[in-house]
Amino acid sequence: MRPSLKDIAKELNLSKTTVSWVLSGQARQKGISEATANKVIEYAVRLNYQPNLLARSLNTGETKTIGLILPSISDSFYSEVAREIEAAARELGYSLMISSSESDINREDDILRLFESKRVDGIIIAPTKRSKVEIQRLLDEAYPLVTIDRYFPELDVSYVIINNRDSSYMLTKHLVNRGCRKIVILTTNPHLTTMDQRREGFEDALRESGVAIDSNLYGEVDFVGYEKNIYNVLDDIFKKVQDIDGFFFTTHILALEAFQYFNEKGIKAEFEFACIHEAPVFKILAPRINVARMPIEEIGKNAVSSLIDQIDFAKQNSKNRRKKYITKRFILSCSLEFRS
Amino acid sequence: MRPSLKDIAKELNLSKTTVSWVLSGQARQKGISEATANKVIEYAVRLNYQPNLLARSLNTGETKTIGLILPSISDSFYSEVAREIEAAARELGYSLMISSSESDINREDDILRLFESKRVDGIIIAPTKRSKVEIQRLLDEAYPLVTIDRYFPELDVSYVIINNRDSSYMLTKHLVNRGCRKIVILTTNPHLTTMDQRREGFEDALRESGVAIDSNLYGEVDFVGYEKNIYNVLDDIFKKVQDIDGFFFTTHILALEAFQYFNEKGIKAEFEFACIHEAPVFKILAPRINVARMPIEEIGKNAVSSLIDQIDFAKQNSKNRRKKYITKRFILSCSLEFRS
DNA sequence: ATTATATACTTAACCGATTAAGCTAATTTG
DNA sequence: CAAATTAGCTTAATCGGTTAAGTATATAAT
Repeated sequence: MRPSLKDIAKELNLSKTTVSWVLSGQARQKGISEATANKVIEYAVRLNYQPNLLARSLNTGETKTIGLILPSISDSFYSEVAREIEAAARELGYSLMISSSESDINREDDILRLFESKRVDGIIIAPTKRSKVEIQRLLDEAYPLVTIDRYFPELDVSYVIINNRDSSYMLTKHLVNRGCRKIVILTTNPHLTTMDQRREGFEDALRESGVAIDSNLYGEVDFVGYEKNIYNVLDDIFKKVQDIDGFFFTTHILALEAFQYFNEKGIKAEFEFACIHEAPVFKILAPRINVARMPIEEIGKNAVSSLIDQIDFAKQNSKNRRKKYITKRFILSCSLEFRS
Repeated sequence: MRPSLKDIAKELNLSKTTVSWVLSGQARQKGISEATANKVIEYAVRLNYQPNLLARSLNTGETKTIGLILPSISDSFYSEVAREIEAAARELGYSLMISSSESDINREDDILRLFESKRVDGIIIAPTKRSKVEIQRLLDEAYPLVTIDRYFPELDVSYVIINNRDSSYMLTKHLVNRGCRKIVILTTNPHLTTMDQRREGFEDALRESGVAIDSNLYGEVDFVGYEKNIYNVLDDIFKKVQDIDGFFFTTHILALEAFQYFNEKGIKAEFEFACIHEAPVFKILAPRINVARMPIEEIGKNAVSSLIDQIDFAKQNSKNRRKKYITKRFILSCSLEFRS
């Protein structure tokens, strides 16, 4: 059997308390003699003692674990975010439980409950549409929570998002300055406000530049099964509108799919491109595409530090139920790269 | 405060045992009256009671959690594997703790110890080079463990890998049949046996076809910082060898980087391509590339079921230290797609 | 010599579940 | 009618740590 504190204590004729103090580095502070401390450490090493963190957590009320819920782990954007979150969390002594909601509200709710039951110290979530049921409950319980990439305007939750409107606005302005008058804009299914904001920035820029907003140039692609859907959407747009001169992709996936479409249909026209977020292959596929580069590392770091801020607050005020945490909202800037 | 079993028991003038039995669905079996059971359930729902899984795990000895260690979460191959593993694990009632070793042996060892301390029920790992220290310890402790993508030929561990040699062999044969005589082969830093096997299959095919093996055509790219390294490697090869007619990429990243290199250097020659694993953009960048498609879903499913098989075995034989688990080795076939 | 202060520990409760064993009152059996 | 069974619970130990409060011995201060 795996050795426990008790085993060490028994063998050395000491109390569990003494052993616990030594192994948690409080020997000096608690006035344990160096001789005893050494004996304990030596024996623990010899046994390869590893504390049962479940037991510790049960007692201390903290698991040093963060729950992360993403719509899809394999999506390149989210997997990069996951990577940054994991790195930032580890830096601060936290592990990651990760789960993918597949944009399914019920699944998301299940995961939230499960994570809560597992007593993760806090949850970072890129939420799915408009569930809010469990989210609201967690908020009521003052459970540490941060949303990323998307947020709920009507809920008092901390979040980390990017400046969707402004980035879109500036990319679009650039396209217009480059002479575009008929810019196709593609979005995925509206993800809360994210896609709305991006479209808003796009339209603001057009309006301000006196370019007509043509709803025929707007295409909404189903996020699930987008691989096929985008073909119909683009077919449709090309049928309805002539002399298209630019494309605004509200996310990298749409750009990649569109490039594939162009390739397959043999469309060689020289469009101006702009895209929110970037994929490495853009360099080859469309070297002159203008992008708003997502500050992925910052998203991860801010999400983690914001969450841990809440966790620490909750720890401090575990008795004091009166005080309410002041939520933090991070709206990070994308770095724009104009290449055309 | 969050309600516990005790709170429910106290309120309803019952014992914790009764409440526990009811809430774990054993009411009937343990002979609890329906009236009592209903009272308990009703009150539990009203309080939104959520069992503390830490406490349960401490008692039962199982956390229903699997630890997953990958060299990099953001790499598209590993993130897809992670996705499949998560899905398969959830299907069977397990959650995922995930951590990225960044191909750093010490980090890997740290994570292994941490996961063990957190008492995950088992670990799936794509191991880094040749650490084995902690791995060996886990094996000695009969800790459920499965390696994926890579394996240790000299250790008795269950693993899930692909048929690296055969896939390479057949891809290479195809290139030779298409007339290639000077095929460049690129590998990343040797990852245990994986890259060796792929190179072996490549060379076997050449030998068998009477094509000379020219070490000048072999390039090894540093996995860390490969973005720059590959340029030097390719420059070198192109300098040393004329009339190259084919490329064998031992992993998709190398192909993507090479395409970028060609693009930047303006190399337009019509090479034959083959690659282990595939990226979606291949369709555009090199529609005629021949690939061995990784059975990612199968890798995930087999890794999880193989691990849970071990977990169940360990549960059964927790007293019976004599019996040893018979390790399972999965060598999955890639589906080959010849497009040239 | 007496009290105060350190030193170096130990005792026992607790975190929140699970579970083997035991108990009581009602009902059935012989 | 006594004995055995059953229904419907309860008691208390346990998992493996943490931690407040207590104790015994040695040393220092008054």
